Amino acid sequence: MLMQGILILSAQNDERVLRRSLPKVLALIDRDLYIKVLRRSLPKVLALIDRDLYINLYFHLYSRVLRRSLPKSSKKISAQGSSADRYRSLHKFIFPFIFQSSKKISAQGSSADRYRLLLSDGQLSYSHAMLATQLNSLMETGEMDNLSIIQVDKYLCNTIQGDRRVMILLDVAVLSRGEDVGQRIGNPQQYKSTGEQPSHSSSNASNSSYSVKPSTPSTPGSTRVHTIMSLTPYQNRWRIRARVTQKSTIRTWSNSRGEGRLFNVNLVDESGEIRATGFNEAIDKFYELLEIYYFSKCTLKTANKQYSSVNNDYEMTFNADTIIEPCNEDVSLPSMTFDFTKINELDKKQPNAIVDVVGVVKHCGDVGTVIGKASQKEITKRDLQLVDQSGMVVNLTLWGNDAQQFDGSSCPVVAVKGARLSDYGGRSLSVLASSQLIVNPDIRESHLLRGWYDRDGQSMDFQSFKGDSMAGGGSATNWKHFSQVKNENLGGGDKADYFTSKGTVIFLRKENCMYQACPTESCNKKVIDQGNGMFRCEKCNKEFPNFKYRMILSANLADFSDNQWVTCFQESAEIQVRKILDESRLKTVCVNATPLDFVDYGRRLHQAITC
DNA sequence: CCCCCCCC
Repeated sequence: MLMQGILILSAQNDERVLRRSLPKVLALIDRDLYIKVLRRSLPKVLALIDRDLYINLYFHLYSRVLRRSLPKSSKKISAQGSSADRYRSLHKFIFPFIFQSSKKISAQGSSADRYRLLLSDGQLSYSHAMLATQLNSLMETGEMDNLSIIQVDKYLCNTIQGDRRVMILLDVAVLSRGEDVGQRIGNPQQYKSTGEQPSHSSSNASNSSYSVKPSTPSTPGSTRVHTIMSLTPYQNRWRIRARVTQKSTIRTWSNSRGEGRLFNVNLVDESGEIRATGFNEAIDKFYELLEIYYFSKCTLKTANKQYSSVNNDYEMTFNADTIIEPCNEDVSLPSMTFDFTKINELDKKQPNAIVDVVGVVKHCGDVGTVIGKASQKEITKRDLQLVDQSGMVVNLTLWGNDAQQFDGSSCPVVAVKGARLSDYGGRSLSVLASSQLIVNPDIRESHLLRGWYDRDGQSMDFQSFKGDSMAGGGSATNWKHFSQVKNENLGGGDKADYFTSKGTVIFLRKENCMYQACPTESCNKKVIDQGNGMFRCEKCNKEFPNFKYRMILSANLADFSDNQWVTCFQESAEIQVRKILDESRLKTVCVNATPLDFVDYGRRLHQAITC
């Protein structure tokens, strides 16, 4: 229940407001931002709202323009309202309202709490006003309380359901706390906009960077509800009813084509999903609103799948004609849609693809930090090992808050919509800012995984992806005879080639089969004995008092076609052939040797002679 | 009109 209260500014208060707001206005001008030039009663403000174009309330004044057009602007202002003092009215960049009472609208799902406000100018009141969520703290700390006199520095307004106008206060200054005001001012009557059609053509300035959009009645693009999947760039009268399943933060960009701000949302209905973007003014206009449902008159264009996991060939952009209206009907819309790729099929996707994955967190790494190459900033990260019924494991990296807050102690199921696939280590995954990470989602795949893991999965061995051409779980690939290795010039390219051979060890060089290696884990570089008890590693650029012995074994292997010298290091993981500079001899490194599977090899030989 | 998302 909203309460009635409050007041109008006295002349005395006016002066106070003036002193306060001028530096702020000047600061805004410096930043080339829209500034408000209106001081209006509620009906006037509401009447001025041309459809949902709150922008009409702002003069886009740059400092140069301001200097040039002071008298002109002030004239325009006064033409709208009290024309007593033109010059003064321009300088009163204030927008005084009385905030009478509030109603907290509790958070639903992922959305934040919201405060609905009853505003009054002392004569009229208006209840369709909301506090932008980023200003919630004003209410929570009591800084802004009922009966407060507030100065609205920035707001937006949208027309909903015909001609009802909802104001969203984006920036307010509390001039007097309600506690000090103590009582309702005046006897405000509820403001009704019915029948009021403001005339703008005569009331708005048209100097330089500011232009007036003619008033048009608020009508949706179409009253019929279309489905998201039916939208194409080739139709223009449509209206969808959708749930906002994801809203990005507001980002800025700057490149050769310009700079600006933008945000993205994902919209979903029963037919499918689509991503939409709002730039610059559309942010002020829509960002706060986007928990609600009807969308029309957006621009549709072909989606760039490289940057989105949203399953739609098109994307939308919010433009000046776009209408977004609340949906008060009780409709059930899907809250999230996935198109999961099984872990063992990640190598069928292109590196850098955006994928949806779900798996059990078999291992949860500790939080660590890395220094970003580009930003040179410290970034928090955490690696998870994700497994599924395919018997494969993949690394999933979380960043920042996701990394810090993640609790993997119960081996939870994790679903990620829109993770980035990388070819690091064969295949790995990274959670992006645009990804949605859901722990133990209430979906079928999640329940199946839970059952499988608790019953079988937890005691299974999992295959991991292997780097480069060893994809396919590290099984033997690219079988070659030693003569083929030479004839096909394997290792002759810039990158290492990988092959598998069956051979017999015909010679092992026992000399120098051990070397002194850097003690740093996974370095293994040969150290230089400094002669003073210290050992220097050129790779780590560090001296150590110790080293570790490692094996380096030269072997000559032969098959029926030829023989091949290979170097075997301590760890056995893969086989590579690398060309050494301008030598024509190939350096062959063997780090994996397995007993021969005679059945498999016999089958292979049989196949070789039959085809 | 963005599309960066980090490290091995």
